Amino acid sequence: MTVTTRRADAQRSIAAILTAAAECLGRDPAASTSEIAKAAGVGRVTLYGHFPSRAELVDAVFVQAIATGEETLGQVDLTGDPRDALTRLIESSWHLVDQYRALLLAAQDALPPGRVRELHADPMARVERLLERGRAENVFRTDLPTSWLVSVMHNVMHGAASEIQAGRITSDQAAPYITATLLAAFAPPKAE
Amino acid sequence: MTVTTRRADAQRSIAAILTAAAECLGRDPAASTSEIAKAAGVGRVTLYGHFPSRAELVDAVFVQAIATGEETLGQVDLTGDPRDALTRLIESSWHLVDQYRALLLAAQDALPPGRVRELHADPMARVERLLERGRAENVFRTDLPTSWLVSVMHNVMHGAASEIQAGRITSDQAAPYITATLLAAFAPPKAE
DNA sequence: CTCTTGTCGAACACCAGTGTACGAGTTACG
DNA sequence: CGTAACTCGTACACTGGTGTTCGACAAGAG
Repeated sequence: MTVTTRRADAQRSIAAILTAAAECLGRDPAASTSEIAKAAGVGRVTLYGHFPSRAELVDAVFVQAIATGEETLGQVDLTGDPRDALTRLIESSWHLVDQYRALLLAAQDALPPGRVRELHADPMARVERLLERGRAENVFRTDLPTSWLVSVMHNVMHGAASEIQAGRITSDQAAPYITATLLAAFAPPKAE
Repeated sequence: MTVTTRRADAQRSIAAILTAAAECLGRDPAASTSEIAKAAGVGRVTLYGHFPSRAELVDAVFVQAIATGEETLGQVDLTGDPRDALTRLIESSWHLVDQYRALLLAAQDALPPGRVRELHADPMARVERLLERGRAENVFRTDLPTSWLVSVMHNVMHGAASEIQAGRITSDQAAPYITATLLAAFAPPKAE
């Protein structure tokens, strides 16, 4: 209801800035507004005309990234054996994490503390739901809090992204490694 | 052989700067040289007299941190059942990770890429040795590369540090959570 | 005691980024 | 078409950091 009053050419600029920003920040989390404007084929002034500050731009890009990620994740089949569902979820999440790694860094130091986590609420809830179901069905461990398991998953995936960036593993290997690691970590401890 | 020619008073300054830097960077990874000098009770000029650049100062602090960490880690008993040894190693490493978390961040963006890892060589080798032994004794899995397991351990510990900093878990809970998670993740997958 | 080494503060040059102001030119939209 | 919306480049003010220079002064070493 706010939007109808934007001229077509302004909308094009905004879109161009958003995609250019996504691309630049994905390469270098510290990319400057000049860099982004140039990449968008737009004057720096125009950029500030649409986004009051660098922070708000980063926020917008991040929001968009989460939204498109959510769309992908929403199509993952989470029914059936929770272990298989988790495998599928990892397979999809993983690509997103790898892709948006640098953008996340940008967000972390341009946005107020807590904002990143706030925007992650939806994807996190999805994981949590799956884990809870797995716990209820006795295929995931219940001796650790669900939130901790979520955090472990998060960190292992981001760790894998670092390893790739450093050239120590390849993109192909990552998903199976992550899956093998997390399935083991999440299994109920066998009583000895 | 280089050192004997430093005046007592200069040595005091250097020490003060080093400890102040450790403290400041531990609070805020982006702490400025002014801040550090002030905290050390020393002029900014004096600081630059001993450390040619901010980067070299950070490097020196980091080197020192690793060294004292290594000292602690060197006292951990790594004999006996590798699982127990790993538990003890985690217990010790964990405190170090938590303590030096912010310093690590400082190092990561002040030092040339690869330098951080280079300085981590010793502690990483220690972990690797233990894991290799565990693999040889069939208590740790061999279907994933050792280097991956090391990375997982690293990331889980750092993840725990974030959780603490965000106030979602307490320092007490961390070690048992980490241990429980890693022991499960590292166990050989049971043939089904 | 003397001379070298170190310390101090203030000032300076420099850089890179952010955000703003201005005025002229262009483009969509009705 | 005409007007309002948009864009552009240049230039500016401001901020906050880094690293250097200077000259005066203190303090340790022999």
